[in-house]
Amino acid sequence: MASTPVAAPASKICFNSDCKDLKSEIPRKGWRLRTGEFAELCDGCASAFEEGRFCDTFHLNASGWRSCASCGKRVHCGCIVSVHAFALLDAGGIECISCARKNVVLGSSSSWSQSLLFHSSVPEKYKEYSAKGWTQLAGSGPVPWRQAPSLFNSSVSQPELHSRVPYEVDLSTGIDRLNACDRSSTPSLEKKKVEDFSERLMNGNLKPETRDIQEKGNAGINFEDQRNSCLTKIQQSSLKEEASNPSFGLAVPYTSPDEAGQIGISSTHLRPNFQPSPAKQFHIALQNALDSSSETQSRNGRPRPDARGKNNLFPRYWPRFTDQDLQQITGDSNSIITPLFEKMLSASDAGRIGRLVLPKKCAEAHFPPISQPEGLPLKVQDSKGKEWIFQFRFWPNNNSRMYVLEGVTPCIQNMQVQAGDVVTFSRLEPGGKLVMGFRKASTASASDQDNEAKNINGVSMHADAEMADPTSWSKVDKSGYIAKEALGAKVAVSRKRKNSMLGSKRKRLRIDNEDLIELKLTWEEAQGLLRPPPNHVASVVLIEGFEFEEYEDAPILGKPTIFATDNLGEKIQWVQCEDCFKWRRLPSNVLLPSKWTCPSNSWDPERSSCSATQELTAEQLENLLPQCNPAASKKMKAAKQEPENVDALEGLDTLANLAILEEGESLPASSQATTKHPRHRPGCSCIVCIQPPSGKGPKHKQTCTCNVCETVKRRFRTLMLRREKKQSQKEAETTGKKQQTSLPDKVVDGDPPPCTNAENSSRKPKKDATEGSDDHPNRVKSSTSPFKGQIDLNIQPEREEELSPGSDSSSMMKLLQDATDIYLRQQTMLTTGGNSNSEVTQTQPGGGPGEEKISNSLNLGASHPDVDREPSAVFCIKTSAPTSATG
DNA sequence: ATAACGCATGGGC
DNA sequence: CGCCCATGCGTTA
Repeated sequence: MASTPVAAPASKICFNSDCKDLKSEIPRKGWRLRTGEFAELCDGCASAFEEGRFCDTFHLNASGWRSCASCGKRVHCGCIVSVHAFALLDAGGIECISCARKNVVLGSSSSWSQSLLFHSSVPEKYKEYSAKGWTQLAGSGPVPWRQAPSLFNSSVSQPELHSRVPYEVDLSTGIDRLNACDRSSTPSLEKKKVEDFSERLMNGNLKPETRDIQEKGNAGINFEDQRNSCLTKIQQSSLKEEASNPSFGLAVPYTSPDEAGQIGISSTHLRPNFQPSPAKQFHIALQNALDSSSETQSRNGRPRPDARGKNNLFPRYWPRFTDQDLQQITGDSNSIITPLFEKMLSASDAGRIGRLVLPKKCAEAHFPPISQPEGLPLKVQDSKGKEWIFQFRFWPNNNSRMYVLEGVTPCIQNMQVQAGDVVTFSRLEPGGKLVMGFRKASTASASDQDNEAKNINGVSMHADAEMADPTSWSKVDKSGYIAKEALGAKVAVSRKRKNSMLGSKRKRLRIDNEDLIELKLTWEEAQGLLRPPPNHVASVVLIEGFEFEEYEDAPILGKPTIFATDNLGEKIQWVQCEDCFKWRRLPSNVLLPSKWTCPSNSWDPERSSCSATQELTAEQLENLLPQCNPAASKKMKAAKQEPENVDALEGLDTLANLAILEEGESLPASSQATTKHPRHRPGCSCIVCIQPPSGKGPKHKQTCTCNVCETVKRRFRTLMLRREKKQSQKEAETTGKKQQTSLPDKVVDGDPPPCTNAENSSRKPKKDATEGSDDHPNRVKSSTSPFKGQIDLNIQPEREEELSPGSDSSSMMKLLQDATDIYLRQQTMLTTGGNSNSEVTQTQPGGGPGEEKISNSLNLGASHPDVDREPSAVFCIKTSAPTSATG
């Protein structure tokens, strides 16, 4: 305060034109003017300002009062004093800063376009200045501000200074900020204060002006969020304090001349005379940095219809510097750092190519403008102070540009960062140096990221790593696939994605734990949807006295229903109408299409219309439906109250479970007390349904010749033959590398014990004996993992091959297959650790190959030594799966 | 053959 | 539907 008041308040009279009192000897500081100075006020006005009553006191009759779009509070939007108290909404109108923050926090990138706020175009005259840091500057800068003049010129009694051209002020502001750094450290402007102030402002009573706020934008996007990323030490230290400090208008902390250009201006755009607290400023700076990118392209601050979204940088690029990061960059100097953006290194970025793809907006916003693809050499300093020169250039891409930093390899290596790690870019003031820092994935905020990074590394490069944390992977894979499959989504796509993820693309593909859970649920849902194919009569085979149902087609996705027993002990099922959501009772043996509505209720004419009442009471329904998740229950309709119901559901899940089991751990052990085939219905006692989960029951030896084993073997053989036949045809065409030969042999070689194989050893020991033998139908199925070759009860070998991707059944199969593949992959990795991985790996690649191999292995015959590794792996997995899941 | 360079492709948002 | 961008791929050195 005491310092030098520059601008306006030269006189001895209170800066508040509505006041005229004399300032005290030591004038008190009020809001920051666009000149960077602070209004010097008399005690009374200063108090009013500090207490947030200023506008209420002096601007009550001024125009510019509006209501917060969210809470309705009155906020004065017409003067420099209150500039920070509100945020302009993209859609028009304003929101008090509190609501704005909340919204931002909650909805992140939603409707707030920070752009306007931070539009930081620098006036020509200042370009030089702002560009200072760059070798060449071209005006990448910010966009001129325009708009809102009406808003801000309003009747505020401020001297002309206030209404003056924003940038001038800004500029000075920027400078001022720099100088004010130290001051800022003082608690003067505290965020809290500011907030309070705003709050008060909002409580204003005046009517809003009709004037339209032309600009749209928002003011504070996640201040909170960015808090951590402060730049300067000072700032950092002050930030916290600020939180508790009340002074409202002190100096702005950081901002260098450059920044001034951007930050200062930008922030002022919307709020010309705004005097943010240090903290706030900081945030703004960040935002600015982020947004400016967009600004760059918009040449002016005009409200752009498309401002939303496009202009905002993706959150992933928001700088989230931690104190450590800052420290790392600034060292112990007193430099001020302005975080610009950050980016998680992709495999490409960290690869040998030495090209770091820059987010377009970030590049355009923070790097010097380039008009030629060749770009410019850019000097960047790393956190250790070492300077690197990268070529900042772009490639025309479609109608856009793709910006890259070339020659980053040495730097990347020097920093020892790799894909998954985050590199940060910031500007160091004074000097405007571009500083590149980094944050290892391991220290990255999100734990999942960590995992990912690790996984990535591990997966792509070190099998070991994967072994270290196989869980996450398998889960992801499984879930992902399954979910998609279940949903009938693009399996193929997911698969590709997945693969790439393994390699390096995980960034976009990340799935955190929560997602995993969801996916699992989806899996379960999918299971609940499995139905035998329509119009297919099961051929029943008796094996050891048990019925074995066979279908000529793969299961289909049907309408989930809830099986129950009515009062008379009759088995029934409840199905929910797609249209009216009412539950209708149907015979238990009815198979429904995936979409079912009341009019289709031929079993109960009285309730064959949506208008008919539901005979199930809410309470009954509640008992039937899963309790945990109403939504889910609605979706799934699978009920789990009664044991019977559970069984039924589980039965439906069998197929899916098998696949899951194969994959390993993920499946909640929940699903099985016994193994049931997809067509399982309450009361079904076929051999499949009475089977304990794989791995749990008695095992058949490979040499077992019981009916079950024989049958299974026979079927596999048939399947295999067909497969081979088909395959050979395909191969003839494609000439792929055949896995059969290589794999099987290898497997055999590597693992003396027939089925057992390496995999077993690595994961589930039990399996071994099994494969061939213990396999009960179920196991067989599961083992079939290849799904194509599956002997699934619901599928006939012959048909399997023909499954078309398009059909539900086929997709299911595919799903399973995918899952299997994934599993195998994982296994491979694991195995790799101790065995030869190549083989396994090969298997996976081609869907075709994989299948074949599988089939081979499947051969239940299984027990054949020639079985491929995968098959064995599959078996093992399956078998063990339960085990693993269980224990 | 290999690396570098640039453009093209395609999935995600 | 268009933009962004990670990566692939063809060409060139």
